[in-house]
Amino acid sequence: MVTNIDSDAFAFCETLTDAQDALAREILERASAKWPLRIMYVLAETKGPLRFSRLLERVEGISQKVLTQALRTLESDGLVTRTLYPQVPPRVEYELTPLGGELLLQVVALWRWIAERVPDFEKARARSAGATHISK
Amino acid sequence: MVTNIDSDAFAFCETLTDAQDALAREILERASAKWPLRIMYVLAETKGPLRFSRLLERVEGISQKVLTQALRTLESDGLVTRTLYPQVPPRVEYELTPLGGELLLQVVALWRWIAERVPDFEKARARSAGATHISK
DNA sequence: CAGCATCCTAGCCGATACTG
DNA sequence: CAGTATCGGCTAGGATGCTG
Repeated sequence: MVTNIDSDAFAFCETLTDAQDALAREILERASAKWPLRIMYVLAETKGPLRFSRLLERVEGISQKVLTQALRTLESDGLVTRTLYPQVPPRVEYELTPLGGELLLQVVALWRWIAERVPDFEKARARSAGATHISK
Repeated sequence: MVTNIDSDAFAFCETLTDAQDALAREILERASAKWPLRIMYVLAETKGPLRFSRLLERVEGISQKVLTQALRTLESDGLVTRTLYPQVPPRVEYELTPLGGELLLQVVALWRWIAERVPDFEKARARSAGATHISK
């Protein structure tokens, strides 16, 4: 029942310092989270800069507060740029960085892998609604 | 400044129903989250079944309650199996399913990709601690 | 327009105590 | 041993109002 996993598949984890490992896990978790992923996705679709209010419209269901917070985090992680045009009224544009675009591609690859197996996950859900596994 | 993203990279998203898309996003988010990932990681390292109490020891810092919850979710997602041996005292063993093992491999691939770019993220962090981007 | 500040609530999570 | 049950702190996040 054990999947045949190459024992070297996890070797890279050991080569990181604790701080680096923590950072990598953080980025992984954040980039897969609901709002950051949707935001990066919208920015990638647009293939160009997007104003704050456009993002607020296109990232469906997000509140202004959460959008602001998420963008700040994405910015400090180097995944998006924030450009302020000092006008009245002000204009602020957000855009994916190259690093952000590449990361998104990687996350989307995983997303797609999962999406292709959605039937498997649906089956698992249905099955687990039933029995308790008992052995002797 | 726009990363050159193949416009078909996201095509698969459109082929899913809303429910399937939601499920895929859920699995993605959960599998990348802190505790589920650590748990699957420990189970994969072990290459075999592991008792509840062993998991509690090896998944460092997790509480008994959260471990239980996470395992229930992993089980209902079809990523781990829970096998009860009706003894006194009871014995319960958890093990990665093939689907769980494969998913973990995919997540670890992404994790590794990020880990290799940790210096980039560190640089971004350092840079963002400084300036506001202003254009005219 | 692009936010910040405030209030408020649901849910996460740790700690502790109890049970089959 | 492998949980369930309960309390309590903390935080993510919505709603609303205000400002440069």
